Amino acid sequence: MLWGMKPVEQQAAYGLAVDKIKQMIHLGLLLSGERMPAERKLAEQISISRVTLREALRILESEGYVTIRRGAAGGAFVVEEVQLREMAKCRISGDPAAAMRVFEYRIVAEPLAAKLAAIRRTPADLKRLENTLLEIGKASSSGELRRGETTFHLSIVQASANRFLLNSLEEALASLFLPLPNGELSPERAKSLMLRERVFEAIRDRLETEAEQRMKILVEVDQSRLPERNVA
Amino acid sequence: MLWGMKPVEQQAAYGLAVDKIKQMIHLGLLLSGERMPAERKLAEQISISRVTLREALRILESEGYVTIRRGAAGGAFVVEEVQLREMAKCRISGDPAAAMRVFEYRIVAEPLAAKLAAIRRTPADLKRLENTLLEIGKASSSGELRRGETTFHLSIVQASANRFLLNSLEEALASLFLPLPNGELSPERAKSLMLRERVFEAIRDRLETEAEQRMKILVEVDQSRLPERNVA
DNA sequence: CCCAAAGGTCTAATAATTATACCAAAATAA
DNA sequence: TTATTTTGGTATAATTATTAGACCTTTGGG
Repeated sequence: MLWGMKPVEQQAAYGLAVDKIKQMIHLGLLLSGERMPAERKLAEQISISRVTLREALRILESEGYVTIRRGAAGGAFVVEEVQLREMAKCRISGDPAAAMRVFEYRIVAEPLAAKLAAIRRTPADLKRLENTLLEIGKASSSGELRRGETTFHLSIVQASANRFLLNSLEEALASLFLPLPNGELSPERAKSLMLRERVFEAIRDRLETEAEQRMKILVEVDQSRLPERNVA
Repeated sequence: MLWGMKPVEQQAAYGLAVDKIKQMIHLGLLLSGERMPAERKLAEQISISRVTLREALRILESEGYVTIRRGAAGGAFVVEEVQLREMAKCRISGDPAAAMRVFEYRIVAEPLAAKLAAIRRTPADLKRLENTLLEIGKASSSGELRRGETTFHLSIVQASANRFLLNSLEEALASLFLPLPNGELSPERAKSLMLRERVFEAIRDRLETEAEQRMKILVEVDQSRLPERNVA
């Protein structure tokens, strides 16, 4: 045969840790200003040594994702929103086609996930989804809103119980690292909540086709808001 | 936040090599009886040391994927088809739902890939696709047919230029490690060729919608042949 | 002012990977 | 048959990444 096997690339443990933490920030699960667990605790949680974790934190610091403060009440803090915005804008201008790639994928993958979720969701899945809706309802900042939305989408993929969808959508959602919107919070939140509640109800009532269609609308709305965000 | 970060799992280089080679076999790109390149050459090609590669080969040998012979004209050979069949049956019976998961994903992902390929395909992409069709036409065994088909599908995903599709479909296709069919070759081959030529023409002529629909039919046909294969 | 909680530093041990040389088997050509 | 070449098999030493643990330094709050 043609023997075109690409090189095996073993990733360093610190590099994997960097990627994981970056992904949390890109997904909006780690918010600006939040403090991460103390080095000793976090290292244990993610099963790497403290030294290795510190290497990762150095990199995140040097790339401008976190600032590290010493002393009691110190630790690694996600940088302020202004700085994240700046970085997000940079990433977008570096690859303007990236967002299109994400949405052309989401628009078929997420409706499928919703349809499968309607078929396979367990009571635990429903509970988790309900909680994300509560989180969205209570959100008092665009960061919190974003976090609730992401959790909602990831919970649906998880409920779909299809690992191909789970892996790829996690990556797709994370690679869409957009600046948070500036506008008024409450109309945004109300609309987000309404659309997602409709998806939730379809999944709860096992209405496959409804779930699929409503999710498609949801992703389309998400996409239509794109131009508002990546302008200066 | 909830601080549920999953452990970082650094994979050993030999493990990555094992996975890569297994994937080639599962995809049908490495055929039964084929000899892999000599250790020294292969190690260099995939950028790991010979010692590490040998660890990988030991594992593949112990799991029954390859047999290793010494001396001139020796090397690592993919085991015979009977044995691969046995292993494939084992994998299927170990997780009967796996094939369903693969097809429920393929049936939306591959039509999307075909549609995007129709939009973005370059002359080089077309050339590559044409070659896979020739390969299918010349196939003189079910192994060779399978190899051509896999190459065709992967080439389309590559032409779609969407990394989410590429990563996940590669994994999905590889995880569908089915025993090769036993029946007559030439009707199989003729049908396979006809269906894929239709997809190719749509991509060549930039007919997005046609490409999408024809690929959907192709995957459905693939799926409909499933029951013939995983019986004894 | 002290102390607990955090990051910062150092050292030694372990494990994975690499580079290199050399040995042993087996097919093939002289 | 015999020599040669091509292959896998083995051994050793160096390097690097990762870990474990002890200890120092900073800093905010009681």
